[in-house]
Amino acid sequence: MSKEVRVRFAPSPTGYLHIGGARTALFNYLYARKHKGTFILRIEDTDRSRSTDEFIDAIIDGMKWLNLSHDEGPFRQTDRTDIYNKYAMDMLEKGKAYYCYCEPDELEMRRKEAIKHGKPPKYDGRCRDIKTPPIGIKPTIRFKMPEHGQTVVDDLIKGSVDFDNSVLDDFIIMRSDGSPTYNFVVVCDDIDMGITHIIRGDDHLNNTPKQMQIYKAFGKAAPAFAHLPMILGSDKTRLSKRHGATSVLAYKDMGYLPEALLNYLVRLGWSFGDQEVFSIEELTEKFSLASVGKSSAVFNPEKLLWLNSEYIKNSDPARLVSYVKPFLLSMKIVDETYVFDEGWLTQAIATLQERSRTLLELSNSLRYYIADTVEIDEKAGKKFINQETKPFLTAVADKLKCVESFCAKEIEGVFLSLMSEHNVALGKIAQPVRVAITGNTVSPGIYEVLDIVGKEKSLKRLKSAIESISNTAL
RNA sequence: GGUCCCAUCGUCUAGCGGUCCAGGACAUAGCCCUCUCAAGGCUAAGACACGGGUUCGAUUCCCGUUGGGACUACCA
Repeated sequence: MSKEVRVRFAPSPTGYLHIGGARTALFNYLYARKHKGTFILRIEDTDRSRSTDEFIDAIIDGMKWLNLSHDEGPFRQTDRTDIYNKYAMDMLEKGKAYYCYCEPDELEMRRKEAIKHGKPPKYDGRCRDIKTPPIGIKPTIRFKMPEHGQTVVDDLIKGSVDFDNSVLDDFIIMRSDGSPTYNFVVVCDDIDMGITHIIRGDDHLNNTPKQMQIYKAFGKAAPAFAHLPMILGSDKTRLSKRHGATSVLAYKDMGYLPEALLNYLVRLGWSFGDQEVFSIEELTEKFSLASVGKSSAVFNPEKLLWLNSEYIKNSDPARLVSYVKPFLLSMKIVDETYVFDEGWLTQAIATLQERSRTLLELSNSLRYYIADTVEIDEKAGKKFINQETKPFLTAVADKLKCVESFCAKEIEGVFLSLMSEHNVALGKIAQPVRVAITGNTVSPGIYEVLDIVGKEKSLKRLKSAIESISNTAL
């Protein structure tokens, strides 16, 4: 039996949790759950100038919303500096690293020079065997990279990838201020935390041989690697702010369900035959790295929207109630004093589910159920609230007034009898009523709408529509 | 520039040498259903980047070309 699976998601808090990061987190999460392993959250904040606590919170909030719960952490690298110091000293003692006294601007100059001459801008290793260190310079520590041979990454997704060690350079592992750099900490932490599988974006593939050399220098076996293809924007460049919302929480605000986003994300790169819709339980069972593709994927908001509508349509309306409430508040459809009638709201939502693609759309439609009065759209009013439709509106109002149990079934009876009395199609009567009740030409079935709006409000709205006709006629 | 990765409909993808004049999904168009809008049903259009091999046979294997992407920092 192989040892316990331990994976980690290691974002750097230099921004919000974005779409790409969320997918990486998801794949790690699924892999851990599938193998009954451990999912660790680690915050890579060694870049002190760009990392903020605000972003750390945003990342954690994002993961919470998506329900990607971690088993250990969150660990912060800035809390672990003594560990890295110890590891760095170990490197130095083993002769696998050395102090470098070259200064940043001087390095920068040499790099530019090298590029100008068409040479690889690689550190030349001039401090490797320095005898007399210059005085007054705080040194960095560089890793002594083997100059010959090959490093091969046996990637679970990309296959075997070879790198000549000669193209790898003596990169800095400790800055002159004593803080460690990414390619070093990542290895220290992964060793320290017993990580068995590194699942991350393939933008890290080129870093992998460097990291593998660090493992080797420590005398440790490297974990398994799985490099996920990137997610690109519609112009096939790396996904960024230019492509609209990239923060996962922005999708929350736009009325997406977390499981819809997750379902969308998992299908970017991973597939299971022709299946498109997966519950999270299904995913933890069916997910496998073997069926992750190699090529990058373009983020397609249209398909996400479709999936979201699928999830809304198939949700238990009672569950949607709690999702919808914050929207009703923020959209000012209700205020803080409003008392929710859960049963009624559930019924109202049930009529709107299959015609709402987002919770935002759904909440917006709820407006005409909840409000005291509606404002009639000008165009709709002109077309359906006029002298010609007035008799129907009046007749509907009169009949509805007499309905004792005001329910869809009874209301249907009213419309049916009116249809035969006036010998007209339902549309002739329903459309004007719809406009009078909802203010617009689009809504669920008219019987349900009247039922949910209720007798009192319905009659009031009909009356006000009829009156508006009389007024314009004058 | 160097190194590395990638390449099937507009997009996400199935395909792991014959089952493919390439299947599904989103989007698009048309029709049906219908009190409006949706939902649903049916149909249409739409792809193996190119060139060489290997093979009896390539979407599938190999090599180039082209195109895209990543990395190349005292960022992660």
